[in-house]
Amino acid sequence: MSATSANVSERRVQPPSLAISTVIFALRPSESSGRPTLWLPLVRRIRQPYLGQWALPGGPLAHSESLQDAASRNLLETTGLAPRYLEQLYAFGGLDRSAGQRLVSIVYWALVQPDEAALTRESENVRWFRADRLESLAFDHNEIVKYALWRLRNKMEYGSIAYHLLGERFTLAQVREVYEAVLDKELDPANFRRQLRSTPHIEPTDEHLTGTRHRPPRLYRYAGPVPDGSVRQPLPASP
Amino acid sequence: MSATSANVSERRVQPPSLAISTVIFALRPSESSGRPTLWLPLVRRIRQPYLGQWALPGGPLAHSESLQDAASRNLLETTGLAPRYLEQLYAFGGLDRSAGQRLVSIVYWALVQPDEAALTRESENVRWFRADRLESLAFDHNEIVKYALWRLRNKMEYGSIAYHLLGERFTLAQVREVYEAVLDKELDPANFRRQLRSTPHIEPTDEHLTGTRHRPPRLYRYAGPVPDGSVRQPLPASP
DNA sequence: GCAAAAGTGTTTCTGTTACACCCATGC
DNA sequence: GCATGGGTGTAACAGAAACACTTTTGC
Repeated sequence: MSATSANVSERRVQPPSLAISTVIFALRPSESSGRPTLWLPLVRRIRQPYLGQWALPGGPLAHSESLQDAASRNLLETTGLAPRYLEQLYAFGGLDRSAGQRLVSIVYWALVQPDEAALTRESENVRWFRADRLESLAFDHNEIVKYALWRLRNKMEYGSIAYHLLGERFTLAQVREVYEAVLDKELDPANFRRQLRSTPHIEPTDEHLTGTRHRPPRLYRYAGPVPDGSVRQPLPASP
Repeated sequence: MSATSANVSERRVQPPSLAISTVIFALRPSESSGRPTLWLPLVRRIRQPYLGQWALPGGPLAHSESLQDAASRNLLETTGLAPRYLEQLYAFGGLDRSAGQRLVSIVYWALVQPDEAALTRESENVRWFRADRLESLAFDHNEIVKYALWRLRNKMEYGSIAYHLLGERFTLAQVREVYEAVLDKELDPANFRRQLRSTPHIEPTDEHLTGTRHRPPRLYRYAGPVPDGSVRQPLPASP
């Protein structure tokens, strides 16, 4: 410890740089099965380190914005996305996560609905990837995504999270498909229906989805609070 | 916002300063009832801002240490404590949390056992306080403690957290008292016992506690993993 | 009519709650 | 013996899981 602190005080004290990044999840139909699966947008690094590799969207923290505002702004600038659901994930500050200088990242995670996801400004340097089939990403971003997935599954098990991945109107079967995709297990349609119906904030509408080749299912909508808006206090509410 | 950003770009761009703080919980008998209650150590500010007010122990992040190591080191230096249970709580980065310069705090929370808590180097500037009767603290530290308490309660409800507040050996009634103190409600001794016995990592010993004026209760011990050691990877394990 | 998924009903199972009761020790 | 909390037993209750069955559409 004495050697370390001596070292630090000798060197000019440049503080660790602080960045904000975000893991964004959305549903897209799998190319193979057509069933909904989790996807996330990544941006290609246009500078060192990790030049050319894919990374989570992010950037530095500006002076006049809160952490969450920084995440929002950065997302909008780099990908065009403005998620309605945005929440802090974790602060990563390992010593060897960036080649060269010391980097601390405060990471947020977001859920976007199909209409929001459609606004992505995709390009050579911005693309959606399947969350379960990622190549090797810049920094420790593979680890971060893995952790975000774990948190998503956890929150799904008892929370009204799934709605933030669906559109304004949805069938109960669609909700079930989301659960099945994220938790990766099949659920009994009858029991699932009953459980959902007994939770608050989930209201039936008079509309039905047509065009299926079977009985038209009723459409529902989510009327609950958004746990974490885009502009908010740092303290998360209880779930 | 335009006034602010103009202001910022005129000024020399000094990045927000980054600090690590920790909320430490331990059990102490209440002065009034004698029943165990939650306490936490605070340190008195010896510089501006908030000079003289009580605050969470913390300090800057050194270059050669991870976030968690920084929390550990700082705790040891300021209070003499070396918690075996230490976990990241949240990153606080609101604009107005510090008078003067912009401050981002990555906050950890810790649980210490009685033997660890006894090693506190108490002084004029380091003291234990009841968690539910705090005066006005420096910065937004009241809010932070409130959030830490919420997290503690949440984790208690289904986790093997309580053991980290107790010593090596304990009776089931002691565990129940911890739950009652933290959750602030009475629990049926019989049912509580059964539930605990059915969870893993909780082993009976052959010893009994004597000196009570009733039947000597059996002593148990916790044989499970420490969810987050003092030296660890940034990724928390699943609970 | 047939296929397919929506939607309902019902039984079983499992874990929780409430509470009666016995046990072992100090005084 | 009596008070006190340790420790066990058990019936009642509540919610989850399993699964049979009816309904409504497209073709």
